[in-house]
Amino acid sequence: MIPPLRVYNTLTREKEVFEPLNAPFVGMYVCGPTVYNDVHLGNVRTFLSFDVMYRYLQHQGYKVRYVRNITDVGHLLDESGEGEDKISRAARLEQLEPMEVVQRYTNRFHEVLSLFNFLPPSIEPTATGHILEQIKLTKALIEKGLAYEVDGSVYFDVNKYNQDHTYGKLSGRNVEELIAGQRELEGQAEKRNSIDFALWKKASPEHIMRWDSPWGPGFPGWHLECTVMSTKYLGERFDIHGGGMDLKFPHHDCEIAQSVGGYGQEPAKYWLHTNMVTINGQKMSKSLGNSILPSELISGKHPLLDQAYSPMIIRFFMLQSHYSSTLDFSNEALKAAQKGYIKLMNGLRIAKELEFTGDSDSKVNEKAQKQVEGLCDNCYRAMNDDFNTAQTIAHLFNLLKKINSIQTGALSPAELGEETFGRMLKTFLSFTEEVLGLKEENRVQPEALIGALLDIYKEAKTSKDYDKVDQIRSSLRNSGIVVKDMKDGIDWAYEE
RNA sequence: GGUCUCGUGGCCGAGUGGCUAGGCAGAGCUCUGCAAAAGCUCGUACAGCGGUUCGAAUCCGCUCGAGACCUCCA
Repeated sequence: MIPPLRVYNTLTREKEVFEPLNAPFVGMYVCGPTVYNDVHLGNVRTFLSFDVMYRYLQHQGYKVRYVRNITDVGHLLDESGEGEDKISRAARLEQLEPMEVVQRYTNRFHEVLSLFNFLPPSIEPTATGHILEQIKLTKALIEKGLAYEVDGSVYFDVNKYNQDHTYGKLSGRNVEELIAGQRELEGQAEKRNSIDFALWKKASPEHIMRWDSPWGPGFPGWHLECTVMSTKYLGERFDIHGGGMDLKFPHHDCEIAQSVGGYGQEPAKYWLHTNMVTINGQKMSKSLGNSILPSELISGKHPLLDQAYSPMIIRFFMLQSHYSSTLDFSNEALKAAQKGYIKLMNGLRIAKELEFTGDSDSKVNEKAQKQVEGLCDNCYRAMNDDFNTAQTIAHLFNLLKKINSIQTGALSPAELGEETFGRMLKTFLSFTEEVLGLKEENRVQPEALIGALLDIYKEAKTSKDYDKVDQIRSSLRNSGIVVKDMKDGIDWAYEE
């Protein structure tokens, strides 16, 4: 028996059996990027982890609504004083409209994700598209006495909330310690308490991103957009809420406070957090300036890299570790991943071509059959164990050995029996392509192949081997290519 | 300072009380005109010290080391 899917829930700090609130429907919300600059590999890893979860849940027959937002307003540079909005700042520095900044980096974000073969989410809402909802929730929180207005800004009253609830339960903080540990930051005079966070910020006269509100022109605070958008599309209570570890506090704890305060219940049943990508043992982050961009990895142009790595190599590399572990980037590790990836892709090609050939008198090899069946089960076991892609890949490599053995003739399809043989191929293919989202990348240059063929063509012509000449010409023609014999050389063209 | 995580063979990286992780690199063998691919076999690891246990990499304690969060970050 294969145990059911279990996931590690940050909220309970335990692996729990995954039971959707309304099976077969699953609601999954993942905090997307703030689009003020390019996403780096750490960001990619997070979205990759959830892409695979999305894929696997669908593979298991769930009807998943996957919501991943774009934060395009409200993310402040810091919570102190005149915390400038990140988008506004980028707009000022790049001399663009804020929405131009948003569009530019949203486009690039999408380009990166499609490069890495991510499935698009079901809904990709934006913060600026949900200002009304954010105002509404802010009003509700004020009415309940959980938020207060000061000079056009509105703050969430953490102390008040904490009287009846536990602020910080997700990340395991307690309010007293937080207050004690807070540095005295300038410009926090408006807040009743340093740990209160902004729901709505007054826009200074020069601030470009501004909306009218009951408290005057302003813009919504970070945290609020996720609460509003997740509940709008998934309901006040939904199944999975995900994001990077570094969002646990304060972002996700604030979301919980807003939901509990505003709607009377916690938003998500399961909170899933992905771990960080490190480089030389240190967290890759925008603020530390040690990030590697996907484009730099793909081009190989980065001081830490000594060659280029394709998107699928990176995807494979990342899936070789569990999403809850830190993952360290290094050339050596990437090179090893490249070889492993190619090995798997060679197997994919073979698996697609293999067909069952059974003769009635060949006997079933029960040991091999049992092994293969076990490996197929193990793929599900591994994914059911908190989406353990690393283990899944290990099992796929073991299946690959059987597939390769069949191709070389060391093992015959009949020895497995038609059913097991079919299951082996189906499992291998569906896990590699559908679940892990790995695909073959074109690694050969067609021009070089044509060139090699034309060299042989030329030789055949010189030695007047016209049978071979005709053969080459016709096989190229089958691919839509005509050979051009010219006075002083040979060239080719697409057939018109 | 507070909270927490991690330390696995040459490298990366799963596992988390007894049962082969896997990839890369290395050694040997099979196949092969040569070569490659592929298959088979091999290394026998779990930071250190102590404890619990019939048995621990896995549980507990201590020590050392690395890192994360507590301020923006996926």
